[in-house]
Amino acid sequence: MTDKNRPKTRKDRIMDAALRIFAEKGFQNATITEISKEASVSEATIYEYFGTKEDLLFAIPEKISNEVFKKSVEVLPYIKGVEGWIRSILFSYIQLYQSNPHYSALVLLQLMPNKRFRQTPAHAAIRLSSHGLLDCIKAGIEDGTFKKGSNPYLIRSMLMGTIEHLFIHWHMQGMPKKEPSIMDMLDPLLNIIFDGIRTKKEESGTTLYLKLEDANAFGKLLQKKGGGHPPKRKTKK
Amino acid sequence: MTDKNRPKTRKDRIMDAALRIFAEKGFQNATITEISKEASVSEATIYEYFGTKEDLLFAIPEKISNEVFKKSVEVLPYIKGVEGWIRSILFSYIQLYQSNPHYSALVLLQLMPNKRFRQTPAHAAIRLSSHGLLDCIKAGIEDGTFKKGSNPYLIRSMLMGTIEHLFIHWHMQGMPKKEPSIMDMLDPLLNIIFDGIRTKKEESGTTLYLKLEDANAFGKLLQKKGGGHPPKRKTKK
Amino acid sequence: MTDKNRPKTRKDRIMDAALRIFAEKGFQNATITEISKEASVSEATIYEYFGTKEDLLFAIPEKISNEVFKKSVEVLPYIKGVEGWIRSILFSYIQLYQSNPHYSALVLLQLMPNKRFRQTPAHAAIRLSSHGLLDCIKAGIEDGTFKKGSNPYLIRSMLMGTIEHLFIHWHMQGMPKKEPSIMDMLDPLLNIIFDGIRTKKEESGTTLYLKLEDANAFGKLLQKKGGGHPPKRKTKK
Amino acid sequence: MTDKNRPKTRKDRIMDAALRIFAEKGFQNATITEISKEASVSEATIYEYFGTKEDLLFAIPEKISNEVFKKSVEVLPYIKGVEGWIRSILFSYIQLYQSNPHYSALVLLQLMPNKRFRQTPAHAAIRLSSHGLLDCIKAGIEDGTFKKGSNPYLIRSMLMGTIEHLFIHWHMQGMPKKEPSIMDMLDPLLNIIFDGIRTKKEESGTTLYLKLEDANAFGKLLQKKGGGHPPKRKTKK
DNA sequence: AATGAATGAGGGTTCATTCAT
DNA sequence: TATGAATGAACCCTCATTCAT
Repeated sequence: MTDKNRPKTRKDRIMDAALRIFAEKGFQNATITEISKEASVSEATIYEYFGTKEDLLFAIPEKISNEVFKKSVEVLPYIKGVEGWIRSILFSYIQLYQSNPHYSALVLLQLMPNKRFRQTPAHAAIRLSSHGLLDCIKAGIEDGTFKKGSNPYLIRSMLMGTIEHLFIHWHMQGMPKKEPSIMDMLDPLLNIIFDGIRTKKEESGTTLYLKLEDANAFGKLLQKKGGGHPPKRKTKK
Repeated sequence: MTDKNRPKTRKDRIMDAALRIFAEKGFQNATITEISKEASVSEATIYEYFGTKEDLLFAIPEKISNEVFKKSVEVLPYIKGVEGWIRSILFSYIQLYQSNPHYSALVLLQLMPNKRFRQTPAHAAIRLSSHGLLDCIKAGIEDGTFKKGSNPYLIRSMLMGTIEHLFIHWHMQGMPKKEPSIMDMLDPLLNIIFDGIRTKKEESGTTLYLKLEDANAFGKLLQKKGGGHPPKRKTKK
Repeated sequence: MTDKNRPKTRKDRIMDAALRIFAEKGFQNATITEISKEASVSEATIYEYFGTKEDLLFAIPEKISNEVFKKSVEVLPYIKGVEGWIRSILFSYIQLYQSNPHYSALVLLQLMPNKRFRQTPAHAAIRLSSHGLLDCIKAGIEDGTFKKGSNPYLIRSMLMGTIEHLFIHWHMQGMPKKEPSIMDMLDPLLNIIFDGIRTKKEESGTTLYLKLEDANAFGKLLQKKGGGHPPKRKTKK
Repeated sequence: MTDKNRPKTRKDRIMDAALRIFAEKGFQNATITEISKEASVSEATIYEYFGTKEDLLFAIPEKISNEVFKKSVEVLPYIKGVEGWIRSILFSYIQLYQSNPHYSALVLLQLMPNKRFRQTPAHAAIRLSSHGLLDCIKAGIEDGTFKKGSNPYLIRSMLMGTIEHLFIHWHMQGMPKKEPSIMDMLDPLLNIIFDGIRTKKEESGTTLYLKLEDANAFGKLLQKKGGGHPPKRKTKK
């Protein structure tokens, strides 16, 4: 984030305007003219900085995802346990999307359907973050936190899909103030999923048979990794 | 579905062509000219049947969702237990989306971001189906299948969000043949979620018990809600 | 005029609808579709009767002017004096235009600017009538009613121009109910013009004299031209 | 009027081309493509200057009437007597229409029938001028030049209607060179009308007196109204 | 670096008209 | 005779993009 005291550069003004307008009207319905007016620059100036309308579109998430997702990686060392890591990553996501609704609308509604977006540095950043999440899940399976046999891709889709779905619908309803907020739903979401995939260590008797597989093989693997209990979250509020 | 022997009507040819082209190139990049060529009709003929390019867009899901979702409701009475109902609804979704990839691309990538789509009969059909799913979840909470205190909206978002996420990414990767298919992921998905939200009465004989529930115990519980029929939605207008 | 008891023929229904719609929306903004709906026939039927949209336009005044102007000629023999004849012709005009506002709007606002209208039988009828008026004026000059040296073309333009101007402005104001009506202005108009061009034999008792003329003097003068008959037009072509 | 030496601006070139083409083919039959070619600009450039084809149409008389009618008001102080004022106003009209036949064709044949034209600044200018004429006539009635009881609206319609009629027919005949020209008809027209409405003070020695009036008597009468200045119009807003 | 001015390229839409039935 | 269905042919207008200044 650049110096907050300095007046915004032309480039930033353009990107801010573009973010707002792309998010509100959609990429195709937004016009360079409108963006240039909102940014108080001439249309030609936009082309000085961005070769193409689509380049401008792609430049926005590139800047933001670089800023944000890297930070989310930085905090991981401070957190213990896969479940904590996963929670931390998703927390970043939700915070980003919630604090910057234009950005989430842009990414979820305008960029996801755009095929060329996948070849973009911005998308690479998102993939990276998404890949990090996958790695956490895989680690959780390996270390016995999660059941052996769990499909980590499915789990990632459940996590990301749920969050994106919540945001998409929030946007489609016109972003109402809501209780509970999407952030409030993070822990319930994780509880359900973790409950569904967590290895139940002392399922005295009963679950035994079914769980057995889960309980054995994984147990050993995990002992190597040091018994890694996920840090308990106190459900807030 | 009309007589399969008869040659397709012009109107159907237009909608088929439009579905394919809208799905592949996006609504804005598709041109009436191209659709008319693909459908072997003149451009003017398209305007005979559909007043507007957008009308044509919206006409496609209207036809399909009416056909499909009604059928998915019809089978519910044959199924016992909330979990079965939920599985059945999601099965319909996935089958529709998987067997008609153009359609799922259209709905998930073109229509969802379109604000006007929400005021469309087609969207109403989708909402109806989505509301049915919610009712099933609520019924499950009420009858004790699922934990009291579960947030049914969150659960719905998890189910739908996961499925949509899987499809969106499948599309964005160019719809590769994959093992496991998305349909293959339905049961794992349900297992995780149901495991996470199911009331654990006595933890024993689990897997067997699961099947038992479907067949017997849940049936009884549900009879309280009216003889095992799917929860009635009050048709809203 | 066809039998008033019989239901209108298709052709008449089409022409009635066209008159109304052409007059209200203008020729170019009227559509065959709209006319066909108003007339309760198919579009193709219109082309059975009228080869072209413009043919339909031109057919309307042809029918009406044939009906009306011939009648206006028939009454001339019953009237004495050029001034009476002139008044009678103009009276017909105003009556036609006033009693059939759609028709006057059509002729004055749609047809006059149309160059091809001049080659039309309908226009020929109008020219005929206009020529009759000119003949009357010329007769008046010849027989001494009007000053020698008067320009009959100018006088005709004054008469017709004034009336058309009044109607055009009436239409452009949305045809308000007005006092005095345009018909009420006929005599003031004629008074001014006749006053301006009448031979002043002895300048005294003017206004009184005016009334006398109408009744007597002019009658005699005109008898020179053949017993009070309106001037013959050589039917051209 | 801008520097005559400089090459015409694009905007002027467009308006010139449009005037010619609208006048010759009519508004609806003229195409932007043709105008753009005639003006040697691209079609898009036309839309830079004029938002709409109709805007372009309306821009033409706005420019011209502002230029011309204001000038016609400026000369009034130099002229003595209502009759002189009236003559002067009509002289301007005829001169404008005669020297710029495209313009008169446009106004009389294309714009008059256009309902939206009435809400246009250009039409307001025309109305203003027309209202000035009416004021002169009213002044003439008030100061005794014209007969009490004359209908000033009728008189205005006679003056304007005659002139417009003459021009319309001149256009419809293909604008032939003619003797007498329409300008030549101004004085005969005024003679007839003024003769018809002028107060005949002492009906003897008349015609002689008429000439005298022009030169002297009227001057005195008009001085009552404030030194021979043209009647003030209350600028309406 | 910034822009005012200009435009190429194309898209959606309209409608008079036709023709097989 | 009457028409439902189909379309060819345009036209207006938009806008991303360029370039001389």
